[in-house]
Amino acid sequence: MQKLTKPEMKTKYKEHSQLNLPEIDQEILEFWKKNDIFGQSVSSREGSPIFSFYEGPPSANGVPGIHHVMARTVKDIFCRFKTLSGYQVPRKGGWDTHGLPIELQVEKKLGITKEDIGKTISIEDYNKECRADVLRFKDIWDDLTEKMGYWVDLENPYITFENEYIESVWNLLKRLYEKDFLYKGFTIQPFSPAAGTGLSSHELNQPDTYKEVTDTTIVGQFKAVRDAKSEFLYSRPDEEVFFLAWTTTPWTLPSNTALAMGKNISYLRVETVNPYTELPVTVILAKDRFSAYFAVEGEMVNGKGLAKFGKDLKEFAITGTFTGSQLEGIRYEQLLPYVKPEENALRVILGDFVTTTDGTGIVHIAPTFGADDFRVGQQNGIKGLWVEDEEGNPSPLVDRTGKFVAEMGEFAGRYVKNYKDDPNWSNPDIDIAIKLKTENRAFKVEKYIHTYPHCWRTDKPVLYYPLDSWFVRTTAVKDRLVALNQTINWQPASTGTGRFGNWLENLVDWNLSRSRYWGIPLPVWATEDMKEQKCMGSIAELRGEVEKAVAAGVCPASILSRFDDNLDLHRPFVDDIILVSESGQPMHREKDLIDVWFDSGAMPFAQWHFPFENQDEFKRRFPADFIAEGVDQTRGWFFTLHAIAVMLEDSVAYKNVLSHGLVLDKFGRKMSKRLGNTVDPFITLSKYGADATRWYMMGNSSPWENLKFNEEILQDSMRKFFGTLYNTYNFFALYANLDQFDFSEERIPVAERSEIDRWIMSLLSSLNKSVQADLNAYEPTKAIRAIDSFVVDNLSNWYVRQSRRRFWKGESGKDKLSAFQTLYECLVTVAQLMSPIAPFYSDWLFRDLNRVTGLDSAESVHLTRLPVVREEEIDLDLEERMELAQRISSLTHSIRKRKEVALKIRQPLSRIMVPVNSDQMKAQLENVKDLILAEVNVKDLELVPEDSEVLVRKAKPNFRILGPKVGSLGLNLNLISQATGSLQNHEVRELERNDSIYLTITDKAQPTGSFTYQLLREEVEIVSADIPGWSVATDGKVTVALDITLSEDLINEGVARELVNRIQNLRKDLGFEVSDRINVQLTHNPVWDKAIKEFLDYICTETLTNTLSLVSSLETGNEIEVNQSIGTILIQK
RNA sequence: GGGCUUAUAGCUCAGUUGGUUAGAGCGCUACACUGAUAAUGUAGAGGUCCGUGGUUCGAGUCCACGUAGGCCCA
Repeated sequence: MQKLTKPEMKTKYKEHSQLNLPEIDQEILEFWKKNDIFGQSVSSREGSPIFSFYEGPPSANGVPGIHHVMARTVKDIFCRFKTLSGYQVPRKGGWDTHGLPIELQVEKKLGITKEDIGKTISIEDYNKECRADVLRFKDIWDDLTEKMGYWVDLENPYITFENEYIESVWNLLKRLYEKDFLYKGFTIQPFSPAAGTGLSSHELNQPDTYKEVTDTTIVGQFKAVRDAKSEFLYSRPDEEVFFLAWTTTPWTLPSNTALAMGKNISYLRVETVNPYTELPVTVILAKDRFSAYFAVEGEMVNGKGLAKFGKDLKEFAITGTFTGSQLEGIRYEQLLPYVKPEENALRVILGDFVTTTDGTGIVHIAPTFGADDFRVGQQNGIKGLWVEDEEGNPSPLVDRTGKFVAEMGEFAGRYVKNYKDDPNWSNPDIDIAIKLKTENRAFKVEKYIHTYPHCWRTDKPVLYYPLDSWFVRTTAVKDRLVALNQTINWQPASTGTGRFGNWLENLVDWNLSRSRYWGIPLPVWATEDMKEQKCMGSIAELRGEVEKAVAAGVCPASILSRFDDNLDLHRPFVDDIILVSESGQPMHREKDLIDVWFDSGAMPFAQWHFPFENQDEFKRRFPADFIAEGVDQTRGWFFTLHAIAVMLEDSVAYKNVLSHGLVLDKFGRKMSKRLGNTVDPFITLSKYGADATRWYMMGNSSPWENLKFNEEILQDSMRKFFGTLYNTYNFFALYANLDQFDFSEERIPVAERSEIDRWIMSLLSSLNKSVQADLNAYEPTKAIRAIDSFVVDNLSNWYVRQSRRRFWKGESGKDKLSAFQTLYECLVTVAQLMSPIAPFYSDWLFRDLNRVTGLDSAESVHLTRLPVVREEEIDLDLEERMELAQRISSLTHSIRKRKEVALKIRQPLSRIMVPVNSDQMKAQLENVKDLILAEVNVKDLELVPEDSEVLVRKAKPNFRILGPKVGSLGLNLNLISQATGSLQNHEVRELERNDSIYLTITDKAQPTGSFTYQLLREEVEIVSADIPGWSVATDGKVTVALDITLSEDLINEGVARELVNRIQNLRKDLGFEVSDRINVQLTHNPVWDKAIKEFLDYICTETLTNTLSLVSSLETGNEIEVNQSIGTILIQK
């Protein structure tokens, strides 16, 4: 350790009377602010390698909750840790400012609905409201950020609604457009033909939108095409085989282009007759659904039997079983051939959504009218059925008003649902059913009651309908997305391979369109026929195009002046801009906004206004080394970052990602305002302090598990860890001040320190190593638990407890100095290691220590470098033998404790005996002998060789070896195990001597009633279990025997220790300082007179007594009791 | 409905490649200890390892099917 010169000082370590974490928070916060410690933690690392962190932007339109403390603690820990590890970690903050939640909030605030926008309120005014509302709670957020100790640059955040940000996003969109990754297509969305508008999922989730309706359902018979592929389905030349598929929307049957089956679902081939036509048919349906369609009467014989169809009994015969995968690819005839599909259609495909909970296990697929249908169609290259309307635009077989198109023969012009409340409306579903029945194409027709979504404004049923949308062609880079994902270190790994990996495997194109107002407008302008399009990649480019358009006379010149006035890139201003195409036609902007997830996914670029500015900065920070968000972001931010980076840079956007879980209430319920179980982070922080909150949240369970937030446990962990650490520091401060220890001496090499010093230093280095490894592996919980255990179990409850007297006894010397140095180094290193998690208390502790010694030039723990791991100070054998010492001490305590023994610790005993089973153990015990003896107050430790005759030994089966062998012989392992355990001492010794012993075991299962087994030495573990005549305790392989006979000397020494204890208690009660010297007078008593005579020096030294005199009586003083004898004592300074 | 995830003592959590008697802390009970003491030590009570079935000589651990909670998607 490098020693810095320090001024003539005798600064004292601060001694504190009470631990108040919230107060420490404030004190440290002020210190950080005053000295710009955060700024320094970044600037002081200038020139070091950058650890790039991306902040996922929160939305400040609501107040932060306790889960945000969790989220930001995760981020903060690793940024701070990497700073301590020598990296420069700039952290640019950000705000997410667009999107539906903000719009809904504004609608609510203004008391309007989506329909009012552009009518009762202009888009301009509406967006103005959104902009004003979106950072409404920014101050509260900033306050939380500060109070919880989250270090992030709030001075220069990126804000997604700013023009610079939007311009960058436009640039990215243009690059996608140029790579042909941006296209206009359609997607299946809820649509209300009655209202003529699409519905958002939010609108669909309004109350009362799902209503109970009765629909006509049809199980259609789709006739298989007999060819080489399907031949195995047939048993006769004239046979007709049908696939049965059920639908609740018969009006979609003319649009059928595929049938979906489950890959692993079992299907039956059943020969029977059609219930309506009575013609013989062979049908295919899922095995699990057979009973739903065949009400079997009586017994089935060889798969044959009778089933009730209505009133009649019909014969059936099950004549085959197949799995879905066997049937894949088989073609079938179109059921209702109004519009001819393309060549590829009308075949069996596999879909993961197929179930056997209802229907037939075969799903009718109409890609124009179902989202699943569309997706599975797309994955199998099967399109929906389309026609051209009068304007030449593609239309599905039902138009936007909800009626069949002209191509639909007798159904043309009929509304599929009664949208107009027409009293003469007749349901086409019923007519389709009749038609199919007569054509031998309906196996079953029945009414069915289910819930179906309705339009919240018109109360009419919703159609799932193909609507125009702009897409990002993510499927084009699917393989790269998958491959690059495999290079990302996900924490936990399962999120990366499972949730995210599966999602990528089943990727569909990213629907970018949103029909809203407050968001980034799609920068695509198109002619009315869509034949000519332009995508704008910058403001300058747009301006150039506007100039052209003005010159061409399609755009008013006034628009141009807006550019000089810093044109707002939001709606409605961009909507007013009309461009001109190459062929001279006017071009209007496509009305859509882009998905707000694109905003945040673009942040690696847009936060820098890249590529218009900061190109170097972008390159230095891309890709991120680390990001962290909730697991609910998997398909949100994690995906959009990844997708954009892969498509545009062919790179990951982040190398390490931690997805954390949710914060639930203490009962495991979701926190919600409705349940009233939310936790106010500000109250928590002010009650327990940021550190205890962070420590609890990260330490209780891994951050990717959901946290059941429990205030009592938080409080416990605060008391336990911070209380103990605080006590340890106070202990150190108290004696270091008395001794004026300031670490101005040379550091004593660890090798020259005492056994227990070397032990705790070894543990400290091990801790340093493991904490660094854990944090490098993004395992904060392991790191916290290791620090916790080190401080509480090892440093406080063993090291300090064992070393106490070294700090307050005798004169200064090397041993005492070594103790001070050791404890100091432990405290400082702990402060450093815990500082990423508990930034306040650790800085407070560090500064209290370093203020006196000045060993580190840093003024804050957060500006230090983590100490290098001193491998040479790690001594695993020492750690092991100390553990042995602890076990032996604990066993000895437990013997003393027994009722039949009942000897207090203060009563010295003569010896303990410990069997040793190896030279290593012997050597280990010799090293820690003194420690054990001091801890348990015993005079001597005898080591007994394992072959000693005084030991009674037991054999325990070693199942790893014994198990497989006995198993392969077919013998009863339990019986052998019992016999092994009950071997007597002499038998165990015989086993040791001969390396084996024969066991004869009674076993009724054996023909002879017993068997013999040769038990080998290696199949057992031999332990010393007892020493006859001694008081013995055993824990696994360690056995301790205690000699409990007392001599007069021992009794007197015990009495002396009792007296010391009484005097110490009185000193404390009388309020004396630890260092005060005293005089003692004590009345004579046969119990202690002799003990005092023999142990006078000892008593006086222990209690800092100058004179101890025995008197016949005392006027004043305190009554004391030792071994049931009473006397009077007077203590004076 | 699908994907992922969790389920071990009253509470919070550990539990290695499967090894038979499942651990820790808190809380509870009892007894000790006490110049760091809102601590600590020792002992005790407390378990259907979510359920069912399977693999195995042996399952908390592996497999299958369920149940319950959570997230995302439909």
